[in-house]
Amino acid sequence: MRAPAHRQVDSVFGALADPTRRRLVETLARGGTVTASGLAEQLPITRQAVSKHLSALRGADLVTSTRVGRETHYVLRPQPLDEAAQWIQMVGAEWDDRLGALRRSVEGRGTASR
Amino acid sequence: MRAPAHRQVDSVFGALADPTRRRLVETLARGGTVTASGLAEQLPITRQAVSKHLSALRGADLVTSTRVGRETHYVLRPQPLDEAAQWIQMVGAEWDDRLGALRRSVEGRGTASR
DNA sequence: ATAATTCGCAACCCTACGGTTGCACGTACG
DNA sequence: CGTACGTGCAACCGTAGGGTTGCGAATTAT
Repeated sequence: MRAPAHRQVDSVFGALADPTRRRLVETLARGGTVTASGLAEQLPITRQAVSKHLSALRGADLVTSTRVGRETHYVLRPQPLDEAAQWIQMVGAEWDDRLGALRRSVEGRGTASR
Repeated sequence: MRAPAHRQVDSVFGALADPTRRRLVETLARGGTVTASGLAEQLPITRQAVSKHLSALRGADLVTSTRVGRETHYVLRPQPLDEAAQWIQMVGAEWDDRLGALRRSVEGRGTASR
């Protein structure tokens, strides 16, 4: 359980930075409409924009595209999400360690926010 | 334990999108140099750029600045990180639910990636 | 065969963003 | 004192990124 490959973490956080993209991920997780233009109908933007966002998500391996007839279906791939969660958890753990060391050496200061 | 306020999640993911910013967060979590220019020495960029990044992190409540004499110290505030982690976990849970429902209705298809 | 969908690609705006440089202000030190 | 250090603020530059529009290609329907 070591540090996740920064490469993937990079692309995942980059993909998740955009609110629209996160909304798409949410919808896909909820099992909503899986076609590009279907997703566009639920949003105030063009089908093209959605398509671009889906490309970005696919670039981060967060989504898989599958062509069915003349429409392409998109499926969520949550594994990269775990990667990001691991990064967060790792940072949190290091912080806790450091905080523990501080408390050990100083003792006091009731504000234990986390 | 409901969905985190999208406002905060937005700013957090936005802040975490940049690799340099994540490096700063890592360093702060590790308890490294806490002054702006001290952090800049460990990076191939200007002190100003680091300062800007720290401002961004403070905008996402990921960091707290405290002036000590003529230098300002920066401290990590991991609570927003938990917010982001919760979002990821929520999406993952919904996906698992949806996947479970699928498997319940169809039965088969051995590829249970997650 | 023709018309209607649904998509991908490319070009094009415009804004946001990471980065630098320059300067002015407060603080420490000789 | 004056000088050196550490910040913050503002202006500026270049690129990446979200969004739109306008095609052409493939698939389904009439």
